[in-house]
Amino acid sequence: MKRENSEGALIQLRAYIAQGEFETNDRLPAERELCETLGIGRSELRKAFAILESEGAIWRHVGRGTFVGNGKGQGPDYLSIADIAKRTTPREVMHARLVLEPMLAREAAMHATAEHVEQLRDCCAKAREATTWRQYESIDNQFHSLVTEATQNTPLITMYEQLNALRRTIVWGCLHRHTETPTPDHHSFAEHEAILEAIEQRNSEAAQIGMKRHLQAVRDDMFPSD
Amino acid sequence: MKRENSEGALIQLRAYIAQGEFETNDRLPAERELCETLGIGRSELRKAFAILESEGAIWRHVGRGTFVGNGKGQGPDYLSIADIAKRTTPREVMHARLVLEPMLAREAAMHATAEHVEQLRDCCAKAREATTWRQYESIDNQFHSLVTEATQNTPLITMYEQLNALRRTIVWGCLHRHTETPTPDHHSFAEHEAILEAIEQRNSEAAQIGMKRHLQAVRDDMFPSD
DNA sequence: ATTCACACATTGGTTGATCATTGTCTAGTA
DNA sequence: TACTAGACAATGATCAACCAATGTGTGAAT
Repeated sequence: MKRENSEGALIQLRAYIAQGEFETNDRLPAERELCETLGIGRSELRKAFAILESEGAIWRHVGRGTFVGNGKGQGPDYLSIADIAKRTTPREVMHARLVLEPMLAREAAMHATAEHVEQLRDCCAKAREATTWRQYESIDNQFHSLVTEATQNTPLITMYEQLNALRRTIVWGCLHRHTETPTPDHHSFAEHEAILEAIEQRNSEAAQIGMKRHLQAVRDDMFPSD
Repeated sequence: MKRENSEGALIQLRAYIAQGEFETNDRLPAERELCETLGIGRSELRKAFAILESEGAIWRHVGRGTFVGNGKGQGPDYLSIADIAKRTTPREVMHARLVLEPMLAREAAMHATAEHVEQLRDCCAKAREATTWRQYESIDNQFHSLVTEATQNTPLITMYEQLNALRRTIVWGCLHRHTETPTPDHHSFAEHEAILEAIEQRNSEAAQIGMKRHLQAVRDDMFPSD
């Protein structure tokens, strides 16, 4: 019964609040009293409270007490990347990128600022200097993120981030390549620069097509059968 | 400068870990040292650590130290719709729909099963029978969800769900209309049916354009200034 | 030279005292 | 009686000291 330390207090506290039938904004017992009731130390109790507070399940104030927050807060307010990852495949994620990202490039061509273009240019330059696949992957990822940021649309940016997080979760470690180091004539370099040029010239159609071609090439690298 | 208490330490700590370029399982400075570096009390630091630990972003052990967990934890594993909602606007959400959903309709035309088409047809029929705007909104929402499901691509579906949740959070209660009840000649009916027809005929281009026209009309209803 | 045992320093965890804030009760005044 | 000011108690937050677990180095024994 010594294993209940790390998370036991949290579980115990959650159960207490749930079965205690507290309504929203009801006050619950003081810390010193509650930690005695639950038979745990005050630091354990406060640690559990800190987590519940970060979740919005409770709120507290000095001199007043601790109160239960909006009960719905623990609901489906968020999407867990890990849970989504269990229900999809690398192929699906690649396909989703092929659907979403060309449209992001199109939007970027219409909304990018001069500063965005400058950052993209820097990114393309650094890509050619990459000496390891690890470096290249990082810079490639940065390029796509910058294109997305250039759309200046928060919902689109968060959707891309979700897709990106999903990709990293799923293909975590599947980064083996045919060659040891990136070669200067790798198709991605020219493709990235074509996208950059299209964005710079405000040519949304070319940006969309450029991104589509690039991702099709990436897909063909990943799944040579196609 | 006293407001940085409740969450400031957590944000500060997240930033420190992020820009410190720590790899997975890297050890970070001891608590006593770190709280001096960050200029916060140890209890604040430990409170922030407790939250990061509950998210899986770090793990720690007595006598050994505190270590960064799976790198994906630094942006928490989930995206909170409420947090995103704070940083966006109805216009941005509408714009994002206009970017994403036409592509979803295009995909749906290529991947929908006969069953999907059947459900879409039912949905269109029920829409014309709606007697209140509340009912119509529900059925309209169902139509768009069905189109998304027809893509049969899990990442795309979850991205649409995220955008949909965002829309409901933001425009929560802004559903006033010019007329009291839906009229049979409302433009959406014909537009939905055009999309359905395009999907049924596997005409991806027409499905994409149909969805784009439909959402442009919806946008013009919401923001008559355009 | 190798190995093992033990002392010691480091680290996260815990505890109790104290601080700062809030609510309440009470004595005093009009 | 009505009302206000101040004392007092309760509460969450913070801090310093201490505890237990862990890693490391040191020196004696082989």
